[in-house]
Amino acid sequence: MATDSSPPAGSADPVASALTEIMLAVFRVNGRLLEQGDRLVAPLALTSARWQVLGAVALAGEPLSAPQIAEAMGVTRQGAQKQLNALEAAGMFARHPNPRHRRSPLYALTDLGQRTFTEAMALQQGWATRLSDGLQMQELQATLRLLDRLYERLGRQGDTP
Amino acid sequence: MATDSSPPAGSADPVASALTEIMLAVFRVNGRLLEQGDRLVAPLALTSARWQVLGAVALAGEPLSAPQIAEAMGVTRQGAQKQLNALEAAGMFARHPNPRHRRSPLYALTDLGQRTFTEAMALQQGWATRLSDGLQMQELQATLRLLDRLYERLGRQGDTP
DNA sequence: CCATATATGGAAACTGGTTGTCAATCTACG
DNA sequence: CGTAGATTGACAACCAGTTTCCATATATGG
Repeated sequence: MATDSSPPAGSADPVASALTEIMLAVFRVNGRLLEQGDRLVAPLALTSARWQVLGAVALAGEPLSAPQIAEAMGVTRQGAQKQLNALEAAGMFARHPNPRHRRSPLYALTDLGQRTFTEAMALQQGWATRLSDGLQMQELQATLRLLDRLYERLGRQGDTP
Repeated sequence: MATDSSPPAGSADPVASALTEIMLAVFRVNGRLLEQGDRLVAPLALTSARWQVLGAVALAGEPLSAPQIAEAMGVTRQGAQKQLNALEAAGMFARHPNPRHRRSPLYALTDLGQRTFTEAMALQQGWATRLSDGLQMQELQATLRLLDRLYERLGRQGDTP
């Protein structure tokens, strides 16, 4: 536990206080998801970050350039590039010539990369099934809706600097 | 947006798929919360991490040692120490002799540290109020409950290595 | 009283991400 | 054409956190 920090949270506005508690809950859950996600795919020589890169290209269904992968992942170009370089060294990606840009290769999954991603998906499926046991579809959907609304609001707020 | 990665998510078990989407939503929301939290307290020369250290000591109400602060924050001893060193250099913490351990000082908020934390709390209050406008108390509570349940499950699962 | 075990701080290396700079490439406009 | 601006990859510096290793302080037990 430990990640308490539970602030007074009850100064005045109870709705704001509830939201503050949700923020803290998101931090806690995020931490554990990353931790267990890493553990889940460690046997495949993957981390959560690299798994996500595989996913971006696998779901696109075609080779992508580094900037395209970065955009799909929601990280910076350089951040994605780091993982791409590592995954290429690990034999999960191969560079293909990019007809549209000489210096910017397209990254394609190798057989190993494709196989690894498929295995990771299977692991994830099992994990989510185990984890969701006994949860109500309705409450899951309600939570997802609220998180999405929150995400949208957080986006708009930050887009006006 | 961009952080799509929306996986097939519909292989078989719809509840597991919904949970998978919640996981992805948690990642997205977490990212934006950190981003905006940093922005929120930047005028106070704080980051989210340092704000959290101030909070740990402020809420304890008494000087704490580095390991105690680390435990309160849910991070490692060395991680907390890094921020403590930085905050001491910034004049927000002062070391006091620890009667119980010569090498392990107690860290106390200076006036500046106390003032800064109070201001950060005020900013956070306003932020949460703005962000929660129009949200229903009931849905916030339902979401908080689900996230807490999820956190608990994630904890138990990982505690058995 | 001493010996071993544990707690602690410090430093370094690592992960994953960011920003910034530079040079090379592309693109678009004049 | 040709040049100005936007993309892009490589590299370096940084933030936040982790693990690991070492040296010292403290605690416990013989």
